[in-house]
Amino acid sequence: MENAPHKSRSQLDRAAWIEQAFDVLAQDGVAGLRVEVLAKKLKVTKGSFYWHFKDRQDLLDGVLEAWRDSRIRDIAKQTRARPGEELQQLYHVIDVYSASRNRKGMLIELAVREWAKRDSAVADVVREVDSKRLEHARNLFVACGATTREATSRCILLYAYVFGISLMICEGFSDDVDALKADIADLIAKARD
Amino acid sequence: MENAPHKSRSQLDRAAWIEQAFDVLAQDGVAGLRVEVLAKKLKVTKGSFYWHFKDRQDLLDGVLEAWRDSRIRDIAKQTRARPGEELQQLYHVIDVYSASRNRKGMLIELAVREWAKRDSAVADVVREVDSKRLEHARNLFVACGATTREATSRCILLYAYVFGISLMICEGFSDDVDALKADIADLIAKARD
DNA sequence: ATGGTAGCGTACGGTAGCGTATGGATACGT
DNA sequence: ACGTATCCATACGCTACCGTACGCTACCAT
Repeated sequence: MENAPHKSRSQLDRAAWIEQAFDVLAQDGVAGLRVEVLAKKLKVTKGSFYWHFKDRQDLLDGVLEAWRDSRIRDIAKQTRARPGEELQQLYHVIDVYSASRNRKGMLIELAVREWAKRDSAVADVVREVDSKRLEHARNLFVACGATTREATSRCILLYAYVFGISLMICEGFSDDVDALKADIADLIAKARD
Repeated sequence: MENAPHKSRSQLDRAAWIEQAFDVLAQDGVAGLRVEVLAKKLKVTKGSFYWHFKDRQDLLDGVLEAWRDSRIRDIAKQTRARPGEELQQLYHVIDVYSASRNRKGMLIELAVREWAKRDSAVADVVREVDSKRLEHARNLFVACGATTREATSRCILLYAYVFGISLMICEGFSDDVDALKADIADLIAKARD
């Protein structure tokens, strides 16, 4: 009966550690992902950690896998559109990723991509996620009437923009931020006549 | 006569440490910028380091200042155009920043921006650099005939794209990478009729 | 009740890195 | 030649981590 989770449990499991790890990841990046730091935040000692995880790398693997799974679920959700509403959905994707809301999610996204620069296993996962994202977004563009070639360049521009803009600090460069964001979204998504 | 540099010197100065620091910064990010690691790479001990620098933060300050200065010099160089050649210059900027060439420079750029997420002093410098970059690029767009509003959105899209694309891993998503890059550059820079 | 196990605490050794103290070497001026 | 300043090496203490060994407790089935 080991698949039946015990009741009335204030104890931790891998998921709890990984959840906390995402908080730290967003704040301090992978470099801040330390066993004893996490333990302190969870108000236990690392004795607990080494019960649930073989070592620190085991945690990192778990975090990476959890990120991959959640991203793939999210892609399916964000890029599904009813016929005729594909363009609207593309604007929605641009808006959702825009950094102000969903700040933590973008910080995690950036942390993972920085991590990928120094760990080829992470790079493989990022490659997979990017591939799926681009594929789905490209399909939306094609459904809007773009050629495959144009859809390809536009979907890459879309994701490069949302990641890149969250790296920049351009407060005060425009007085009407909403109009600015709308203009940029048009540059990315609006078909040329 | 302390401003006259001594001849026949194989000794180190702050500039040599900072130069080496940029190498490490590109490879491992700020987290990898350790005193004893740099010393090993320079084949000296940290006794030398603490002669030239007060502490590790003093090095980080020096690195940040050097980055700021080099970026500001670069902006002036990259965004100066002869009248009538502004559009060509914009395409040149997009091309120069495209990640394949100038790989180290982009890695440093990303490392500094990640650093800025956790250090407000760094964020201030990034803000300053972004401000100048956007201002110059916007002027180029305006010189190409864009309105101020359109120039603003296009120059932000430009830089967000070049930073964002270097975070993505989309090898194999297109069979003709050169054509793809050209298409994206057109989306960013080409005026709509 | 009792042995077993899951979950965690405690204690320890080891490494990496920071900063300091201090000594040694080399070059330079006088 | 001698003192002085510059530049670096060595040695040390300290902290933050990692991973391991082992002990303790609460709960489970029999």
